[in-house]
Amino acid sequence: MTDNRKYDPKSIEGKWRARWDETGLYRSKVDWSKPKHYALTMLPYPSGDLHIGHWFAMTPSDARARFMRMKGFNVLFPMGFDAFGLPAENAAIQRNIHPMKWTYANMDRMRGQLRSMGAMFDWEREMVSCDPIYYKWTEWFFKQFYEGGLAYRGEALVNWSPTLQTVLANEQVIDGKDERTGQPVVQKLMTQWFFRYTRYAEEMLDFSRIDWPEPIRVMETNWIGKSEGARVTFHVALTPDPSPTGRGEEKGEPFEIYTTRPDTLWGVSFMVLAPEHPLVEKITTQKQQKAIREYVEKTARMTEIDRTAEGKEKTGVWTGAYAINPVNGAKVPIWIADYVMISYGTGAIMAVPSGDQRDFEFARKFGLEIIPVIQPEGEHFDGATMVEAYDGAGFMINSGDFNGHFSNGEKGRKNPAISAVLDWLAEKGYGKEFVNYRLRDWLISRQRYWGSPIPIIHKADGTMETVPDDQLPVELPADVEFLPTGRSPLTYHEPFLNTVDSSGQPARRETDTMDTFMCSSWYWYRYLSPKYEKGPFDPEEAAYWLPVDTYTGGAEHATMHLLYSRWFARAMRDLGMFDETMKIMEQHGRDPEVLKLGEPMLQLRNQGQVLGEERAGHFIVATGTWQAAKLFADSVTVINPADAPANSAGVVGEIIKRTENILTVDIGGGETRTVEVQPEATVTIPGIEGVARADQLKHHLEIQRMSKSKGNVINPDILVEKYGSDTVRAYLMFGFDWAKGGPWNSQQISGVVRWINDVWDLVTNTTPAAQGNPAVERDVERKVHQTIHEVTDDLENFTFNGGIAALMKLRNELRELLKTGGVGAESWRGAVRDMLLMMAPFTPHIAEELWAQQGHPYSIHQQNWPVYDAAKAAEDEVTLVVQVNGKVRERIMVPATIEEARATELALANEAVQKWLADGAPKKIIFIPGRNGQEPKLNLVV
RNA sequence: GGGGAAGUGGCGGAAUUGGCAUACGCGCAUGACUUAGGAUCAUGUGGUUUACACCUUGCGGGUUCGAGUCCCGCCUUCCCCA
Repeated sequence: MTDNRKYDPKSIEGKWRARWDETGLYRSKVDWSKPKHYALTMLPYPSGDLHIGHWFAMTPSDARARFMRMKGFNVLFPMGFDAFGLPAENAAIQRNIHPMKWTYANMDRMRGQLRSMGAMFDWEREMVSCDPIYYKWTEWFFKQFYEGGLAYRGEALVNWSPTLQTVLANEQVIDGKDERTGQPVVQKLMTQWFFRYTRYAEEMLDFSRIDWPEPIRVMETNWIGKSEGARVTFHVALTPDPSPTGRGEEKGEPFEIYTTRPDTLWGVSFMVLAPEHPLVEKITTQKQQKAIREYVEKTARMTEIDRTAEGKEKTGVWTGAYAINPVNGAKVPIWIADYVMISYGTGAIMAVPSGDQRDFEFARKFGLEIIPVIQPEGEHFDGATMVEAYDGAGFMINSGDFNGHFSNGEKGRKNPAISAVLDWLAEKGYGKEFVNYRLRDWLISRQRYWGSPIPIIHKADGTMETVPDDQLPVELPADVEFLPTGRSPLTYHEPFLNTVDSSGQPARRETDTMDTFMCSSWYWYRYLSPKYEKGPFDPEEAAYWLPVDTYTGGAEHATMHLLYSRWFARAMRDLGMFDETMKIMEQHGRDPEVLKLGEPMLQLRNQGQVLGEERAGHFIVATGTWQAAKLFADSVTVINPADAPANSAGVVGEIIKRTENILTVDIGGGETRTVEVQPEATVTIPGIEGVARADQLKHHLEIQRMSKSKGNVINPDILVEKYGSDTVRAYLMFGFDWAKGGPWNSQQISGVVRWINDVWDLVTNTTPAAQGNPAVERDVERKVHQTIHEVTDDLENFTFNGGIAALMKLRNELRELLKTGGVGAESWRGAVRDMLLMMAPFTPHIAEELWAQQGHPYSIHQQNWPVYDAAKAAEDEVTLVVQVNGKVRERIMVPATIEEARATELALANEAVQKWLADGAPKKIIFIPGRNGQEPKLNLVV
């Protein structure tokens, strides 16, 4: 007896989502009687449409959050929008839509798409970063940092994007190009707002108390780039040329250099200043002025990547001046060269060609002296004949009193030679130990409109003051006009610009806005109380929910968003923003230590990226007339590659690329041909009636990032329409290694479709036996508990594919057992119950529907996670794997409790085993008892 | 150039501490049902071999009773940094 009710996602998914909303199922409220779990997943930018990548990131995160909830945690899983940023402004300029209108329309659309995921987002906690009730607090944070000495306005060489008409943070520049548009970025000296990022550099190197992935920790550590060394003061020599290496010159202006190898100070044969170094202008001699000026100008046009590229030919110009080396009074020429950056260290280096390969190449090219100062045992270095720099371990030579000291090649105090020199430098007053970080201060101002205003007023006298708290937020004016000047409309919006200072005098507002990373550095605090008016967050909520327990998102945010967030949490801590929260925590008996840590997220997990699907291009036979190397085709026919003609006057092969009517065809053997399809050409494609068009020819699609221009975008809305939300969720979790991602495959989703249909049938269209068989029912129970074990582990460890695989396996097993006919109603109902509970995190709609059909009380998502019972999962009989010399030779069914003596006895008596033992007893016997669900093994060594 | 991650069937991918490699799924093959099949069901499916058996986790070594997993040396791909 079966009925024909069929699984129809459309009829159940919307219904249950509405019910969940009505009943406030996902409202999360502070409840000190329950343990909390703050699950956070990265929020989207409202670009217009939800991408499959959002589904890939968010739905497994949702499954994990749901699992934690069923495990008994009070779970907060919020969602919002990172809504400030350039795309909105570009849309405004290109399409004449106000950024606010564009952004809000997109958010409306995306909320619907987000809801279709069936995630347990608590929408009442939604935050939108471009909403004044949010950015009021972004501005407030800026003020706090400014007043707390963590923000300053300063002149610096910054990355200017001519394309975007704004400056960018270092983190937003990749290979000298803007990371969003890939357009070149130039260096420009400008007055900008900075946060003291390096303040917490040292603290941010410590990951010992958080569970973050190793690659992220490595990336952040490299990005912070701690190096230990010394700052040493050199002086410009007052006496000019010509005495080349004279001693005891009169000392002129001092300048500092930074070096990680103070033990090589005696090997300095020239100095190099960054072309932008302020000293350059002062010390350049008359004769060298022209060459220096030209070089400085040329360098200004280069990107940092060009300047420091490894294989690049070394360039530089002598300033005509000399410096005096404090350690030995040596007089060495001062050069400028583009490989020295003004922004790193002091913008000046000492060059030790015998110990640094770049200095070495530079010295060789310009005929500068090379003085070996570190020499390994048994070697004899001669500056004139050395072929490359030596930076390994060795003994100091040519170094005055330090000759004979051993330098072990390490950096910092771990090197005895460096340690000795550091002490000596300090004692003599020549220099001091110094820790340098590659990390530079965080540039937060942007010359754009669509961002949070910086609450600063420029007074008539040139000084600045902050906007009083009661006047926050400084709101973005709505009536702006986007002129194609490239300038932010704030700079010519008079009502915005003109204001008064605290003494009532006319003043002007700051027109720069904040980097959107500023908005996204604190958003999870706002989720706690998105409408709270007395502060950025309500301490009562914060005391319960903070910090974030699990954060999920892409690894590409390592050196930007994630590092900014860690800085922000520390700044907030040190400015006392958590003081009240910590007090409340204590009142509830919770240790506030976890906030003193300064870490915003205790656990981080990264998902990979879903890439475009690989697709073969059409295989064609094209004929026409050849002109030069190009075929002008008047006939193109798509054929099966197997039917390819052996000889053809035209072109035969797979279409690799198609631009309009120009085809690039792979004719095999690594060769390609260009075919231009004539407008009147006959194009034949099987499956397309009559004459097809050239633009219907499909080209080969490689595995690469999805993008509209490549035509390999997978639209989740279409998938949901076709398969239902549960299937899309389950496929994304099943078909990939979540941490890795990979290319989309449109065929493999059918396995998930079958699984869900089978589950539907198992629950709605099957009838258990009237009379149960205890042995079969014991099997059912065993399989269920084995599955509980696996699914629990997999959800715990974010290995979603394994969890679904285990559930699919359970489907296979239950189907099999049902067929044997020994499963009674009670047993069946229990098995189905547990299976549905385990499916609930992955496929929340069908689980809820079938739960209700089974007559269980609403809602499945409020039930407890099934408890694994090892005794119930245990097998009675297991396979004893018998190996001879490590090779599996026989499998014997034995009781699960088998011990070594009995196992050996059975194995030795076994005919197949005996054959492999030849004659004679085994030399050695290794028995591995069955454990953790594994079979016992016996290895006989002969 | 430096750092990191990875390499397992035709494909996506499994494999707690070293313990039956290839779970689960796709695809494919054969059969059944069917007017039909891109539905469903059944069976099979790493390679070589008639078979016994042998080989197999990028390549080459090593440790071990036993290695996808640990160690050493290479190769390739991806990511980050220069």
